[in-house]
Amino acid sequence: MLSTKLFEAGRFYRKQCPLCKSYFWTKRADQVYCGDQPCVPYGFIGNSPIRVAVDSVKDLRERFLSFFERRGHARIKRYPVVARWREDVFLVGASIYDFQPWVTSGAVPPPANPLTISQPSIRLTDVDKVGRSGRHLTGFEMMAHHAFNYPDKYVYWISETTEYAYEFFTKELGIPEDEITFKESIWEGGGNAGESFEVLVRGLEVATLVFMHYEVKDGKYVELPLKIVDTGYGLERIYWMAKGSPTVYDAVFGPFLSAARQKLGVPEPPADILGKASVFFGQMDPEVLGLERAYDEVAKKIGVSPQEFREIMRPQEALYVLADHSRTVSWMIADGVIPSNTGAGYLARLLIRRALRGLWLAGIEASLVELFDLHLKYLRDDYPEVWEDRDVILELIDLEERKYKDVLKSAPSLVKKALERAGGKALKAEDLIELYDSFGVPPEVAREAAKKLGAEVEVPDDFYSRLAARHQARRQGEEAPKVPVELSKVADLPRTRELFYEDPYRKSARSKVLRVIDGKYVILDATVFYPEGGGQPADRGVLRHSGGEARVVDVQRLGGVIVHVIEGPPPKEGEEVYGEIDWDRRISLMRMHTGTHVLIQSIRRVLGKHIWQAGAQKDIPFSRLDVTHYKLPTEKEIAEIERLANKAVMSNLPVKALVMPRNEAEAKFGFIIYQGGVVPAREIRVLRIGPEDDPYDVQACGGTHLSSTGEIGLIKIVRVERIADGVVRFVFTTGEYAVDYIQRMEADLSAVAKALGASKEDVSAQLAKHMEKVAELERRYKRLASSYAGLLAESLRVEPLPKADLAYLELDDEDLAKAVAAAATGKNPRLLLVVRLGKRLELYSGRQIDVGPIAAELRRLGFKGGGSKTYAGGLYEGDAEEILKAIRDLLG
RNA sequence: GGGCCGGUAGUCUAGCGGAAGGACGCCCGCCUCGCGCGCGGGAGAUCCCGGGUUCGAAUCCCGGCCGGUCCA
Repeated sequence: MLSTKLFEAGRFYRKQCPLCKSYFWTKRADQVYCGDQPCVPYGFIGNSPIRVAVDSVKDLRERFLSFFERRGHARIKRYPVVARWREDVFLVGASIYDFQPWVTSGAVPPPANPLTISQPSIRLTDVDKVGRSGRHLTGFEMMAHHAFNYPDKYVYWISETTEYAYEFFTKELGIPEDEITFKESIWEGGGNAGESFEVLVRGLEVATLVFMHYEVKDGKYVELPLKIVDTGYGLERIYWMAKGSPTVYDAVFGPFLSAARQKLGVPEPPADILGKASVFFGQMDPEVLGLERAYDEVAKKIGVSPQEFREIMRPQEALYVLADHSRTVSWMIADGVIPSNTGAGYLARLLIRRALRGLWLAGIEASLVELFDLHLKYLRDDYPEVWEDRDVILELIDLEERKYKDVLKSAPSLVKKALERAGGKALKAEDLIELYDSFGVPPEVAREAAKKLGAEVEVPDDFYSRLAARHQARRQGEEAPKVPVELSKVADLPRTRELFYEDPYRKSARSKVLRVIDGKYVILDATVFYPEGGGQPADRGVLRHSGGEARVVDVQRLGGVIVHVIEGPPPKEGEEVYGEIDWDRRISLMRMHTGTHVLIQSIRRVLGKHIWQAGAQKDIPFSRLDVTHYKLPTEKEIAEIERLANKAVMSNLPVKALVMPRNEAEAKFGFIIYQGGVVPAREIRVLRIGPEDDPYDVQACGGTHLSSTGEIGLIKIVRVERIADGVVRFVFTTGEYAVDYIQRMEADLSAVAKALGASKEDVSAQLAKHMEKVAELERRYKRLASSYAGLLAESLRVEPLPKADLAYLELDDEDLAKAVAAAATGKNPRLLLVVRLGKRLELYSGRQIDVGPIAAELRRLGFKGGGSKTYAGGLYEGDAEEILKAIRDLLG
C-alpha cells in the first residue's frame, strides 16, 4: 500500500478495481473502476473537466512551469531530443533521461534541485498505434518536476509530490477534486525502479508520479542511496483533455490539420464518428487483437460498415500520422540527426517513410516537403529553434522523399529479376532478404510487385530476425580487448599519473615500474606515453632500464592504469626507468588532433549547424574526420572550409584544456561539446580553441593538444567522400605532412606540364588544346579512312564462284578492314572477303553467305579462330594462297 | 568496416565471348503558307581505368577508381 498525507487528511478511499485488480485512491465513495484504459471509457470527449481557459499548448506549458516555479522549483531549459550524453539510447524518451546516468547514479549533482522542465521526448515503441489509437504520439512533451534526495540533503518525497500534482490539477486547471484518481503501480526503467501513482482523470492518464529509489540488479531491487522524484505530465494529453476534442491529434495539431485538409481536398471527418472511434480504440488492445481486427470491431460498435469506416478513417489517419511524424522528425533534424541507414538517422528515415506510406495508402497525392513546410509554420511559435533549421529540414525531406520514390519505382524491375532468378512462380525468404539487404525494397512492397507479376510471395513472420541472423556472424570478434591483460591483475595499483596532460610537450620522464605482466606489459607510476583514445593513436617510444632498452609498441588504458606494451627486454619491477616518446610522431599527432577540432568547426560554419562529428581517426600521414551531412560538399564549399580552417591557423588562436564539472560545461557551452562521444565522468576535460570571450571551438576531449593553432602549420583537405548515407568523410593532413602532400602534387603537375611542354600555370589550358587537337585528328583520320575504305571496296578484284563471290585483300589496320568489309558486303550480299592482317586472317561475308562452315574447314588447315555467321577472325601463319584454294574448292 | 548492384554517344538504356544497337536530344532534307506532327538521312562512344585468360573481351577473371544501396 502506498499512502500519503494527502489521502489521509483529504479523506480518500482506497479501492481495488474489479477489472484490472489495481488499487487506487479516490474521493468518490461510489467509484468502482480504477479510471484507466481499458477499465473505463474516455469521459472528456466533447465535455472537458478542465474549468480554466487554456488557449494553447504554449499557454498550458507556461501554466505548469510557472506553477512549480512559484513553489520553489528552478525552471530548466529543455534538453536536445538526441541523447548525446548517453551511449545506451539514441533519443530522449522522458525528462529523467536528461539526468541519467550521471545524476541518478549520484556522480554528478543536478543542474538545480528541485527543478521543473518540459522535455520534448520521442518514443517509437507504439509507432504502429500512432494515428489510429487517438492518443499515441511518437513525439510529445513531458512536463515534469524532479527532486533529488541525497542522504545528507532532503528536498521532498511522496507527500509533497502528490500534493503538488493534486493542487496543479484541481486549483491550477480547475478539475473537480472528486474527478482525480491515484492508481498505485510500480515503475521500472533505465535500470531503476520505484513505486508510483498514475494520475487519472475520466479514463485518461494525465500524469505519472514515480518515487525512484531502487536499482534493478539481477532482477532484484536494491535500495539506492538517492531517492528521486520522477514525474511526467503529458502536455499533449492534458491539452487534449482541455479541448475535449475527438483525438489528441485534433487538439494539438488542429490548425495544421485544417490547413492540410484544405490543401489536399480531404473532407473534415464527422466529429461524432471520430469521437466514438477514439473512445473504442482507447479501450482496445490492438497488440493482442491485430490492427485490422480492431478496425472491424470498432466499426461494429459505432454501427457503420467496416468498409465505410475505413474510407472515413484512412485519410484521417494518414493526416494524423503526418502531423505527429513531421513534428518528431523536425525535432530530430533540428537537433542534428540526418536521416540515414544507421542509428538515430534510421529512426528518422523510418518515420519519414511511414508518413509517405500512409499518404500513399490513403490515396493522397501530395508533396511531403510542402506538408512539412506547412507544419513548420505552425510549429514556429512553440519551437523557434526548429524553425531556424527550416531550410535544412526541407532539403532533407525532399531528398528522402525522392529516395523513397526511387526505391518504389525500381521495385518492380528488381522483383522481376529476382523472380526470374528464382524460377518464376514464387519468391523465397532468401530472395526477399536479398531484395531488402541489397536494394532496400521492403518485403511488403516486394510482395505487391510480385503479385502484379502473378507470383505468390509470403513474408515470413520472422523476416527481420532472419535478417539480423544473416549479419550476426560478422559482428562477432569485434570486441577483442586491446590488451590481453585481465583487469584484476592491475586492480590493486594506484591510478597512473598522466604526465601527458600535465604538459603535452614533455618528451620523457623517469618513473618507477609498478608491475610487469608476462614480460610484455609494463605499468609505471607516471607516464608521458599517451594511451590510445578519442581517435588519437597511442604513442610509441622506448623504455630504458638497467637491463637495456625496450621498444614501446602500444599503450592502452586499463581501468585506472596505463599499460605499455613492449618489445625487447622487460624492466624489473620496482626499478626506475627512463621513458621517452617518439616525439616527431607525437607532435604530428597533436597537429592532427588540434587540426581536427579546427576543421570540424570550419565545416560547421560553412555547411551548417547540423554538422556533428560521426567519427574521427588521427593518424599520419593522413587523418580522417567523418561528419553528418546529407550530400557531398561542392568543390567551392570544400575550398571555403579549407580557407576558413587555415585562417584559424594563421590567427594563432590559443588552445586551452579546462577541467570543469559536467553541468557547468554543458550549461556554458551546450551539448555541442559532445562531438567525440560520451565522456563518463563528473569532471570533464574541455578543450577550448580561441579566446575565452569568443572561442572558435569548444569540445569535450581527452587528447593531447598544441598550445596554439599556429603550430598546426597548415591544414590541407586531401579528399572528401561519402562513406554512408548522411556521413561525409574528410581526409586531411597537417604540418609537414601537408607540405609533403602539396609537394608531391606539385611534382606530378610539373611532370604533366613537362610532357605537355607547357608551364605549370598553363597546364589545363594546354591540355584542353591537346585534347581538342587529338579529337580533330581523329575526326580527320576517320573521314580519310572511310573514303579510303570506300575506294578499296570499289577496287576489289572480285572472283565469281558458283556459291559466292570471293575477294582477297592485304591490310595492316583492323579498323580499316572492317570499314572496307562493311562497304563491300553491304553492296554485294554474296561477297566473301578474305583479309590478311599480318599473322591474322579475317573473313567477312555478305548476308547471303554463312561463314561458319568455311571457318570450320579452314581450322583443319591450321587456322585458329572462329566467329559469327558473317565474320570469322583468328590466327593463321601459313600461306594465304592455300586458304584461298580451299575456299575455292568449298564454294566451287 | 562488410555485402550486393551498377559505370556503353549530351541524357536514358539494350547487348553480357565473335563486324557496338535503340530511344530522347542535336544537325540536314522531304512534307507544310509557317509551326508542330510525320517521313528520310546524318553527326555524335578511349564500351570507367589497369592487368590477366582467349585466335578474339564492352562481355569472363583479378586489382583500382567512381556512383548507388543495404547491413554494422
